[in-house]
Amino acid sequence: MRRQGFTNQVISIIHSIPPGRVSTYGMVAAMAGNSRAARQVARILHSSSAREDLPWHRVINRQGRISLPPFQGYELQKSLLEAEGVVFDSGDRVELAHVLWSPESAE
DNA sequence: CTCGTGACTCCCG
DNA sequence: TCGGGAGCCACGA
Repeated sequence: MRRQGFTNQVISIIHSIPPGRVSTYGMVAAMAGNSRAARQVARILHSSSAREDLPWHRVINRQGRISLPPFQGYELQKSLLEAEGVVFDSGDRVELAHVLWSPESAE
C-alpha cells in the first residue's frame, strides 16, 4: 500500500484507523516516515480530509485531546468519536492507553 | 527557487 | 494544570 509521498502515506495510514480507535498527529507522521512532521499531518487533513474522505476525527493530539478549537469542529469531532464508543473524561480528554490505535493491531 | 502556513510537540517556569 | 516560545517540515503559490 505504500505509495511514494509522505502525504500519500499519511492518507493511507489514516484510512487504516479503525472505528473506536484514534491516533495522534505525531504518531501518524512517524508511521509515514517523519516523526517531526506532525504539523504536516494536520495540514494534510485540511487539504485532503474531504477529498480523500478521511476519518479525520480519529486523529487527535498527543494529550488525548481534540486540537480543534470550540466552534471550529471541536464539538463535531467529539460527537463523532463518542458515536464510535470513545469516552471523554471530565477534562475532555480520551484515555489514549485505551483508544490509541496501534498499527500492529490492524496489520 | 523562496515564502507562508499550520487540527503539532517539546521544554520551561 | 496552563501558557508562552521555539523547533520542524511538506506542500502549494
